[in-house]
Amino acid sequence: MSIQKRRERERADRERLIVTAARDLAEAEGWDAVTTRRLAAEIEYSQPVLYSHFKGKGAIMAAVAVRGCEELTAELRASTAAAGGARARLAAVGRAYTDFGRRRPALYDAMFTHLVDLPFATPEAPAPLQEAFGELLRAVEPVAREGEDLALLTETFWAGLHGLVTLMRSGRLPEETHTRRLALLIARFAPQDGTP
Amino acid sequence: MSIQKRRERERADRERLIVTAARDLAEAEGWDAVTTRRLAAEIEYSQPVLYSHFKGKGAIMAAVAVRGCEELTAELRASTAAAGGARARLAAVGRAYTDFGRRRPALYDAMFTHLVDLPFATPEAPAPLQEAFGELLRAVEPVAREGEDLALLTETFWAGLHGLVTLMRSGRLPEETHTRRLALLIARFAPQDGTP
DNA sequence: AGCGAGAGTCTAGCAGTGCTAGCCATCCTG
DNA sequence: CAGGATGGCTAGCACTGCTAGACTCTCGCT
Repeated sequence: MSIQKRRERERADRERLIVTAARDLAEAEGWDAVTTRRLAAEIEYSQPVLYSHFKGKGAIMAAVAVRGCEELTAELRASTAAAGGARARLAAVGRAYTDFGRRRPALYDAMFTHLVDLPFATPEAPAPLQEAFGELLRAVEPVAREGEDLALLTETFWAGLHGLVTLMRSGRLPEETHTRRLALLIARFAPQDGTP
Repeated sequence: MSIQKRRERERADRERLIVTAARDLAEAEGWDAVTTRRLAAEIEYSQPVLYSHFKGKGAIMAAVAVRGCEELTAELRASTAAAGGARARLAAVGRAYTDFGRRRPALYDAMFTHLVDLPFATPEAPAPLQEAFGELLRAVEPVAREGEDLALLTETFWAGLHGLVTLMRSGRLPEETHTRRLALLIARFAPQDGTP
């Protein structure tokens, strides 16, 4: 009875350990460095243990991605808290989002670039994921116009941010001018200075 | 003398063969299917021949990307030719761009997603690449406002399109509503119906 | 207390990857 | 027609994700 519980608890602990190790390793040296052997060594278990917890490397990345969403949500939420006015809030959330993408590239890739079999734009999407989107949505809502679908508008704004992050990160856009591009995006989504 | 020329010509032919085979294979079965062995078999040479032409697989993908830019440029140019009015032109180029990304996913990834060591936002960028950007720039130019940097605005618009394509392609955004998201993006960059 | 059963972990290996060293044949030059 | 350089091939390295099968250690029951 209690032994069973302890076992499950230890198992859950180890699963968390795997996800944490994968995330740390990816952030330190990139996802290419996260091999199953390396990861196994990191957690001080043998390779097959990973497969008793996850279906494969992709599933581990998905787990990292879900946890990354929680961090992103927290940062987006914190950014809008201190911002007054519709435009300022949109700018704040945009800055927080792109900062996250630049500061945590490996985490960001797991969440939004790499192919991981996570349901996204459906009700079955993991809760942390929906919450992150919800934070964006709350910031976009005040600048939506008559007749515009709020969810679709948020998705479009999100795409803009995502494009900025990925193109910059892959060297297609210069880092130095990022702030000005972000300002242009904000200006197009929240035209004049909104209500204070 | 002439023998030298024939040799160089044959070599160039084979190099084109490699790039074409890589592109076709990638478009047919995705980049994961493009292994050096498979590619070598496709061109009916042994593996090491690939490395006498290119530094590695990345360089082959880069070559495919450059050629892809030529195709993209052509499609963007064709799309704007038949469109009258600033907004219609922007919408046309946006549609052409995203259509390209959806119809040629492997080509698109080589160009804008995968890490290939190509200089991008510098004067040393390959000509086809600069031309493709130039086509976008021509479409954005009429909707730029006073004091806005045209190049930066084009980059921002590009990021929006790129985000739409990649998020949709990786299953983060539903395909069905793509047209409406694109319309929202266009509406934000070219607010009212422009001059006819 | 001691034994059978089963859960859990490890070693070893498979099929595949990108890439390269070194041999061999082929063709051009003197 | 011999000699040499060019160029392609075979074979192999170190690595990847993933898995089969043996092994050990713990638990529950008589």
